[in-house]
Amino acid sequence: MPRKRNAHRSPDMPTLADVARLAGVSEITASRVVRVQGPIADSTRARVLTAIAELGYIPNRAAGSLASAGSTLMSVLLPSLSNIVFPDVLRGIHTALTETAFQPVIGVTDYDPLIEERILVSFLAWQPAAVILAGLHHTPTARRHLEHGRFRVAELMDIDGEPVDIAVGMSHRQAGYETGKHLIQRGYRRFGYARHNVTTDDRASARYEGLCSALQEAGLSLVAEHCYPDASSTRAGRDALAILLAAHPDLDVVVFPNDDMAMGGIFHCMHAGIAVKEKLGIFGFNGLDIGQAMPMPLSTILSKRFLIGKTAAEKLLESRERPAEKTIINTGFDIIEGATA
Amino acid sequence: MPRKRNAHRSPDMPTLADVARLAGVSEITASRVVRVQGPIADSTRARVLTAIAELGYIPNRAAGSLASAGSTLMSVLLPSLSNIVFPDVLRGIHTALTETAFQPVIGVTDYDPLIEERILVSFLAWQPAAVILAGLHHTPTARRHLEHGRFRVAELMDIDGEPVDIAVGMSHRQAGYETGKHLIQRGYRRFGYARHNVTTDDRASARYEGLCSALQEAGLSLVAEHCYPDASSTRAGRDALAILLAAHPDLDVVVFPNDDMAMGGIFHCMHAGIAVKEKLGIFGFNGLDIGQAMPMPLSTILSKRFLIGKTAAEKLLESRERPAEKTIINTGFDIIEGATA
DNA sequence: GCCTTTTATGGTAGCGCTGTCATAAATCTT
DNA sequence: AAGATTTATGACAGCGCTACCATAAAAGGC
Repeated sequence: MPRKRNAHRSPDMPTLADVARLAGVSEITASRVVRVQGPIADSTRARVLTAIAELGYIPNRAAGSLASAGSTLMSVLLPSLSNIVFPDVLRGIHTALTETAFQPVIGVTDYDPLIEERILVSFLAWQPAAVILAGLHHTPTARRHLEHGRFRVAELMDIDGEPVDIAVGMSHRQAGYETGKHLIQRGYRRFGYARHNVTTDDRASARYEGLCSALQEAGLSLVAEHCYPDASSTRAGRDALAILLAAHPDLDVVVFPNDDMAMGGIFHCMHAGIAVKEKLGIFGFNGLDIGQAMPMPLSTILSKRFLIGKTAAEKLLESRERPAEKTIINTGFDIIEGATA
Repeated sequence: MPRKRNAHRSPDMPTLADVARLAGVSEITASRVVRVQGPIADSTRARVLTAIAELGYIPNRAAGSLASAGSTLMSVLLPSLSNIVFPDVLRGIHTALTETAFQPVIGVTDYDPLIEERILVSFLAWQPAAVILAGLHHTPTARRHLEHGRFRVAELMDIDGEPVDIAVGMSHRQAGYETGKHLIQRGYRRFGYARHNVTTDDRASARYEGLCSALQEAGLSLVAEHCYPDASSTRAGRDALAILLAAHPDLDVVVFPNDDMAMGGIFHCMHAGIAVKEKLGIFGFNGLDIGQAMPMPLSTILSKRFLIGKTAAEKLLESRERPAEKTIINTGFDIIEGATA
């Protein structure tokens, strides 16, 4: 007689079989009630629901996933959690997933495609219903997995390229370009740029290139740039601007890769007594709430991060199967004129 | 003869059995190699590893979880993602989990215990190895699940209470109290408080109470308070301070529930030409980077969010079994004197 | 009333992996 | 050298659920 093998589980952990027995139905019927799937008589459903409540039954998703070869997990791979940008995206995703059975599993790649690949593979072990990641640039191995997997894929933030399945975001190259055009039109001529050390932030690079090409079209070029030897932060922007101005006091505008750093730039100006806008224009990117609450609202570009996350998750839920057509959704961006450039 | 039932899975999805066959070993041996568990001869390990690489084998975690009645998932329930505080905590958790097999599954409760309960139950369906949540206050049902589950539990942020298993955080009541003591010692007497509308933010309430009791000890009390009718934001702080001062121009210090709102307060002062610190003290909570990068660094309390997340996850990994003793880890807090109070 | 369709339910066989026990070979004791 | 221990491997059942098929009863069509 085979020995019972439940030494490793709680003795009082009810299974579907227990529910079915108590309700006087078969397991499969109880399963249908739990999954709200297939035709069930109202009276039967009520009995099963009562049994579930009585036993405190919690379905075992591992068993469900195994049997159905699919899960309700959605893998989310984000480059960073250090500023509010990706939490905003995650919030959008989470909002779309509320009231659905799907749950986000998150991983942080540190802007490193190899880490992204490693985390992706470990996530695939859960047979996720969908994978969400940032950008269109992945390792060849990652790309292969994404293309051949039995799950939907959304690539967020960026739309300058060929997506695997769905891309939701904006053109960062264009954002950079429009930044340049806007500032030139406002009379700025001597441009500085303050970057940070994350060289794999493809979106920041695209904006930089867009800016440069706008300058070039106008017969201008960057007068100076400085790369802060650390990750992006307000402090980084403040210090970077100080260094830039020390070497090039004649700059009349400085563009920052994001609002955090741009705020730091403004703080430097306040500290050094430099008249922002009149003496030196400051331009950011993201349109963070805090920059707009300043007495002198930051001139910047509003990226629609929450919308990107929410739209992507909603699109993914529309169909379980990957359609023949790739989808690109441009959420666009708004120039916020502000008062600093 | 039973029909093959693989219509629902990719034909080219290799299983452990395929790996074992190719390596010329049994399934269980291949399994041991994958899990790095039990004694394996070097030559055998090499053969299995080769087979895995050749086939591009990805383990099926659903099957693994089912068979072993446990998963490598760690459920993380956070109240909000709207400011950087909880992403910081999440970053700490993620840092501790890197290089381990564990993966965080996140849920957002919106500071609502009922939503927390609902998400908790749906997470338990994955038989997580651990559950991380914020605060010590949960619904009775949630608490029951947490107490009886076969997983570790960490309650973050707050330590004023009885944890289920591990609590990591600081005393918010004490933080509020110290804030009051500090400001009184600096000569402030006419206190204002600007709150936001999230009444279920227990930590903010505890700080408020602590502040009040410090005032009371000194024979003082809050002169005025204003509740901004929306969630916390920089804009909320700015507007709330304007309203407070309109009604009570004689306040000499205003305490905010967090740095975001305090920054808004400073922005109002800048806009209205009020000399911060001399004319009106401003005090926040959290010690955000941006507040410290201002020309006039924000006076605030540094909460150690990253450390809390990291410490909690590390503690959870120490032992799979819940120990008899409950653990409380006080990560403390630092008063940042700053230049605004 | 006979046939088709729809509705409601159940039997059975796995999904891919790991716990448990068993076994054989290698190494260590005394 | 005989026994005790450690190391390396395998057979097998079953984790809890759902896909697949089958069946029976009820409803609809002409």
